[in-house]
Formats: sequence, C-alpha cells, structure tokens
Amino acid sequence: MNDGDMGAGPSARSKRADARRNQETLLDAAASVFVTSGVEAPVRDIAARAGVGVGTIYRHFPTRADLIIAVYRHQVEACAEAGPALLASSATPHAALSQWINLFVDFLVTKHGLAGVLRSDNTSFDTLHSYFIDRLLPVCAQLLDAAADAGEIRSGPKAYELMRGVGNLCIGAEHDPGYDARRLVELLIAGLRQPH
Amino acid sequence: MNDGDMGAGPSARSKRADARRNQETLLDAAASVFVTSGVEAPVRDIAARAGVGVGTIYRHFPTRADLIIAVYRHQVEACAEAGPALLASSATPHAALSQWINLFVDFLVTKHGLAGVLRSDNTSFDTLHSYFIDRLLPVCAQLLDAAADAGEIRSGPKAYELMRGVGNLCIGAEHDPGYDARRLVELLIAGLRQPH
DNA sequence: TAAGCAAACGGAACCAGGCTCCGGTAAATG
DNA sequence: CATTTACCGGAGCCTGGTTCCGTTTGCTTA
Repeated sequence: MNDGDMGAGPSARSKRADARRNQETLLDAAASVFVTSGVEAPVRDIAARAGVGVGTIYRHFPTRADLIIAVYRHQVEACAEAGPALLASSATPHAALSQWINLFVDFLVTKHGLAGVLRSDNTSFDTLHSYFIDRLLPVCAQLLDAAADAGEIRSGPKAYELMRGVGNLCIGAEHDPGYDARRLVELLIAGLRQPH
Repeated sequence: MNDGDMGAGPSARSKRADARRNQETLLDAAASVFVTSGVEAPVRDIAARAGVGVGTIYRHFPTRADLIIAVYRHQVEACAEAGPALLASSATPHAALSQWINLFVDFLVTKHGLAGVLRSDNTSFDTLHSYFIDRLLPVCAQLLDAAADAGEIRSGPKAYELMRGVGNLCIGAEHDPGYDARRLVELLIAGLRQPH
C-alpha cells in the first residue's frame, strides 16, 4: 500500500524515524484530545498536544477524516469481526443482530461527537462515512439477511438504511440525560420484528 | 409579537417604517436562501439577498436561531395545532400519534438541514431547540399519554426522547436516495406498539 | 566523520464564516 | 427646516481550516 514496511521483504525502506515517531505521537494526541474535546476539536489543539506544527498533521493525515479513521480503526475492525462471531454464538439471528447493533451503538455514543460528524454534510467527511459503510455494512447486511431468512423480521429497511438510522439516533447522545439512544435503537429493532 | 409594540397599550409607538420593511424583506430573503442553500447558509448570503448589511440582520435577529424560528414559526404553530385536531378525528390515539409524527417528519425533511441544526451542539442553537421543545413537546406528550391510556403502547420513551429520536432520524434525509427517514420513523412508532 | 540531499518539519499566512462596533443616514417630530 | 435618535451598512475582529515555503534533520555515501 505505501512504500514503507508492509512486509515486502527485509529490504523494504522505512520512512524516516522522526516521521514514524510523529505519526505515532499524533495518533496518541488525537485520541486523547478526542476524548476530552470531541472529534471536532480544533486541529491546532491536536498539533499543540502532540508538540508538532499543523503542517505535520496535514502531511500525515490529509483530511481530518483520515485522522479519525486511523484513531478508531482497531475498534471498527473489532466491531466488524464481532458480527459473524455473534451470528455463530447466538440463539437466533435476530438476537445476534440486536447484540451487534448494541456494540455499534456503544462504540458511537462513547466517541464524543463521532456520530454527528458521520452525518455532517461537510464533504471532507465523506471518506469517513465511506470507511464505516465499506467496513460495517456487509456485516450488518449478513446479520439482517440471516434474520430475514429465519423469518424473524418483516421486510423493512435494507442494511444501509438501518445503519444510518442507528447512527443518527446516536447523535448528541452523550450529554443529554433525558435522551437514551440505546433505548430508542432497541425500539427500532423491536419494530423490525415480524409481528409473528 | 408582530410589530414590536410589546402590548403596552394601544398608544404604543411603532417601529420606524424602514425597520419594519427590512424585517419583512429579511424574512423573505432568509426563507428563499434556506430553500436553496439550507438553513446553515452564510449570514452574508442572506444579507446580500435582502440587499442589507449584516448588521441589520443581527439587529433584527440577534442569533441565527431567532431568524430560523421567525421563518418557520407559522409552520411550527400549524403542526402544534394539528395535534389535538388529529386526536379528535382519528380512530385511535395511536393512529393520531402516528399521523402527527408524520406531519412533524414532513416538516423537518423538507427544510434543508433544519433537523441537523436542531441537533447541533453549537450553543447558539439552544434557543431553536428550546423553541421546538416548548411548542411541540406538550402536543406530543398529550398524544402519547392518550395512546398509553388506551393501552396501545408499551411503556417506552417519554415524549422528549421520542421527539429527539424522530428529529435525529430526519437528519440528512434530503439528499440520500438510499435513506428514507419516514420509513424508519414508522418502524420506530411500530416498535412502540404494545406487543399483541 | 563529514558532505550532500531529500524528507519532514513548523508555523506564518491565507481563506471562510460568525459576530461586533461605530460613523453615517434618514425617519419621525416639532 | 432643524433636531433627535432609531436604524443602517459594512469594515474589521475572531476562530478555525488549510496551504506554502524556508529551515531543520535523518539517512546515505564518500
């Protein structure tokens, strides 16, 4: 993918040491700033926290979306991999779907502002949106199809629509004690059930 | 409420003619810019469209929220008044609730970006949020209570949570052909039904 | 070890958009 | 017509994103 390591043999040239170090530092700084100030924290704040100039951020992460993706990649991967596992271990496909959606919701609501930025109409977040869709939509579709095949759900929204709906319900869920995204998502999933 | 008299008796002085004219012009300009560029259009654009300076906007509408409220006030009022009417004319309270929610959704999705701005964490939109809540929440609560009394719905979210959820589902619904907010809202309302 | 070079760095500078402030304009009034 | 003052316009400030380029620094090679 890049010319760096990627196991292309022992002779592969590395990036300069300071570059790699900075990339690491930036990821840590961004993660910690995201926790305290949300994913929409000013770029300058992240640069300051990392002790680098803003130019360095843009060199490593051309758009803010790239930075966010890099910070959360592990967790998105984990969520994606949990899908098939849940399907294998759950009593019914609908139960698996429900549990998986819970994982997804937990991820979104604990990342201050992430759900909101996912739905921003700012075009610079398109790649973030695409990343989530590319990685998670197939998983969701698999669970949904399994539940449909089992006759547990009515013909309703396709996976894309469901995921967007769930994502939307998570927006602004962090700091409003009167709003519980999980409860509403449960309601939505309940509405999906076949009225036996 | 309309011409700035503050109800201090019939002798109350009117505003200057140019001020009243500008206020009217601004409302028209804002409405038309909102249609084409969304409710988050730059203030300067609205000023230009109205042929006034930005100072004039801020004098008449101290925050953008005030402007948005003024532009949509009639429609919000109509929506609020439709609640009791629907309750009186519908077969069941749940049907009335469902229809009323549909009105609300129609309103939100046809106002480019309005749902998104309702959920913005930008504090300057708090008054917009408050306005919607103050005006519409009691209506929603009345419908919800009626449906609960009739035993049609399970004990679920309170009116506030329901309205926020519905509002969230409407975010970004305008320009995504693969996403139909109405369908998801219907699912949500269906999930509210008492099982069997 | 030192020289040469490209990679990488930092932050000044530029742009966009929100909001304020104040000198100027003109509506109301006598 | 003169006076008052509400009201107007837009220059200008602020915040935050993004770019650009002179400087620094790690790596390579002699």
